[in-house]
Amino acid sequence: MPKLGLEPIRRRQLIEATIASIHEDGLADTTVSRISARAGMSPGIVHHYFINKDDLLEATLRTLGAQVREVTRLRLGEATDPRDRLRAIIGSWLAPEQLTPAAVAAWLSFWAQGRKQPRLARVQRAIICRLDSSLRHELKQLLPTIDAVRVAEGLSTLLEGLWLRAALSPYGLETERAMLIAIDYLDLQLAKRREPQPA
Amino acid sequence: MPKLGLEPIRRRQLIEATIASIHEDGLADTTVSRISARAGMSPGIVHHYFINKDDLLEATLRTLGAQVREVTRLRLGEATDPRDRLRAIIGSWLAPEQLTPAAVAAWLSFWAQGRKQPRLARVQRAIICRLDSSLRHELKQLLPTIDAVRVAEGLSTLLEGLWLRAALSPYGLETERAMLIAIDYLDLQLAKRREPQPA
Amino acid sequence: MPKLGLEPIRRRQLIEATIASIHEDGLADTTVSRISARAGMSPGIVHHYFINKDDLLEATLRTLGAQVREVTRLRLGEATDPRDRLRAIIGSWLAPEQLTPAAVAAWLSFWAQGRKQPRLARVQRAIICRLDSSLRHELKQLLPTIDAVRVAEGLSTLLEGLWLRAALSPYGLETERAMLIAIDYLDLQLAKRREPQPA
Amino acid sequence: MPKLGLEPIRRRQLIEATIASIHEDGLADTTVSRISARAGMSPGIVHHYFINKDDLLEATLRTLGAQVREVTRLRLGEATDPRDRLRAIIGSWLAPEQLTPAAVAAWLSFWAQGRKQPRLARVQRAIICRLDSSLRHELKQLLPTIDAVRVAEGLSTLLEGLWLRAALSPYGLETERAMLIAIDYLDLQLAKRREPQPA
DNA sequence: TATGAATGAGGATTCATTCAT
DNA sequence: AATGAATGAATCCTCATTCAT
Repeated sequence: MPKLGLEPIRRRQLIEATIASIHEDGLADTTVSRISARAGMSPGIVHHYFINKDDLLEATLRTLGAQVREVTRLRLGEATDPRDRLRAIIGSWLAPEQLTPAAVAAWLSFWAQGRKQPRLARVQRAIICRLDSSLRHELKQLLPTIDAVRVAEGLSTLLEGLWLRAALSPYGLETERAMLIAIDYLDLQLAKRREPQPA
Repeated sequence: MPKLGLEPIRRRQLIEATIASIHEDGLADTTVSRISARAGMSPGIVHHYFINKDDLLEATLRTLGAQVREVTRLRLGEATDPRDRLRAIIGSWLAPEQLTPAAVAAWLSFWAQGRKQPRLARVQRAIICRLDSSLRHELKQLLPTIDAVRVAEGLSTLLEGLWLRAALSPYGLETERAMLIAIDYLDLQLAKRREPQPA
Repeated sequence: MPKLGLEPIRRRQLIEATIASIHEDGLADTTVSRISARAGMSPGIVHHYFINKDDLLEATLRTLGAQVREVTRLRLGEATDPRDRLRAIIGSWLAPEQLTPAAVAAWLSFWAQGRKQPRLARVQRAIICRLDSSLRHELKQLLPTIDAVRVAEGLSTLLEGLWLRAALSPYGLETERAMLIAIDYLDLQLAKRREPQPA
Repeated sequence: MPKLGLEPIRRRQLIEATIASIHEDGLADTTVSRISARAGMSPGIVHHYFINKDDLLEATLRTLGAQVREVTRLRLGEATDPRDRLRAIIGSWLAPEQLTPAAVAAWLSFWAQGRKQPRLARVQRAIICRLDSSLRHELKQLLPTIDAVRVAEGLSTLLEGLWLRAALSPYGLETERAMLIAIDYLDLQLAKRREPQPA
């Protein structure tokens, strides 16, 4: 009799082992054997729960995306003012809660790999599009559309740059400093509109 | 006697083949065989000019770094005003001349890989430090030190974010749009200081 | 669940294939592929049961040593008189039972290789020391210590010389002739003591 | 204009480099490149003076054989009495003058390799036959033929055993101790005949 | 004569995947 | 559901040999 409800647990464990392995061993040394060993399973079992290694990697990236989405959803729930909502979005992307060094390392690895793996690339694009569009949606309530689009793009680019830095730094993301830079950018862009520069 | 002076040419060819392979095949599929085939050589010759594959990859990253440095040097030569010099630095990092899609793809791959390869990591840190410190140097002539440091950090983060976007986009870096975002950030930061916001 | 208890069998098969390959192909042409082919397995499986090729070679040498030890132990069990025990030791080292031409070829190859492979060298030294010390132990009961040491050294050297000859000869060790030479040496040395030469 | 008489010098240098490399690197790591580097030449030149690597190895073994032969010839020139001539032969094979640790290591490597290389094997057999036959020739003047043959075989086997030990010992051949063992064997065998054991 | 660049086959080793149990 | 033995292709690297210079 198969144990009921085991599948999601096993999948979750393997995905977490994958993230840990990418962080500690590097993507190149993240083999099926290592992942399964880390998850306390046998190498063969991976192909019970995932079609193949690529499928596991894709599921891992999707999981990372879902985590960010969930954090964002929670934080947005508490904010009504567009400004607060923007801060909430930024805060979600820079929060240390779930965006651990391991997760950041995995993100970066996938980004680098993604160009050549269409399925990974699609997931990435979806995640970034979602960020852009939620920033744009809030900004449009504060700025003319043309500016909103530009500022949204700048802001999300800045967020990605901060992640890149975080991945390279041995200490992970220094949330406070990162927030300072991102919020400063946002405030400046909003202030420019409200307080137009003198002729 | 064999042909003289061939070594730098062969090394250059192999490095270019490496960049091309990372761009088109992805770093994971960039094998010694593929690199040599792309360079029109036999697999064995690679180890005549480089100690091993890692040595070739490191040389490739160094070459990318040297190219950015050279472009920056040339552009800075034409600028005297700190503002112009800052634009020159930004322009160098976003210029399409040598920073081809292939080069950007290679950068990103190295960044992702670098965490686990100390030698690559060292080269990366040196390149980023150089960018930060040249931005800081110019900004200090326009802003108080404390702001200069912060703006330099924000600006270089933004530049890296733009590169990341470029690597993900299938069309490479759209220089004009990227310049707009970066210069806008710089101008805003400088304007804030000169035109302090009313109380 | 995969077959249990297969590991010692597979290891044994691979070790025997190694000995056969050293004998028939020579150590230089004893590749992992040839060994595995000879054992009827795939090349990859070797690294499932041994860390690497050197580990397999070391295990092979250890196995050869263990075989000689076992033969010696059996033969010594039947002898009580020191003279008989010495003959038993000599007989074990020259017996055709397990010391096949293949085994002798392997021994010699390891001796030649050993100088540069510390782990192999250690195993070799242990085997030779054991021979020397068991000869010495028996001889001390028949001769003054100083002579026992010298005769033990001479005898074990003679045994090794006989092995060397065996390895070079295309027909392997001619046990009878070898025994004649070795026993003659032993008898002479013992007789000398008992029947001192006249002044 | 080719330098005259250079060929034998170059050949000699390469052979000596080969012996040194077998001693210090081991036969397995004795590559054409290493040999030529050791001889201060380029890798390609080896094939000017030797057909291929095997040819160089064979020439090396022949040279080692010729050296022993030459030492023996010189020592035999000073001896007339059969006993002295036997001591001279033994002394030649155990002399430290030309039989350096490097030479001994090379001998052993060739012995191990030889089984599978017919040309090497032929040279080896010739060298050993020569030793056997010169020992036999002298012994026949002191012993009945049947004993002379046996003692010659025992003596040459003992000499080879001593070489084997020398090759394994990190300090090379301890000539004095080796001479003691070999001469003792010879004296005993001769004494037995002259002083027949009492009934 | 002599160089060392170049080749390409062959080495050990790793790994995703399959499959009998 | 789960194991881990087994496969075989692919990887990096080494090396004897050739050859243009």
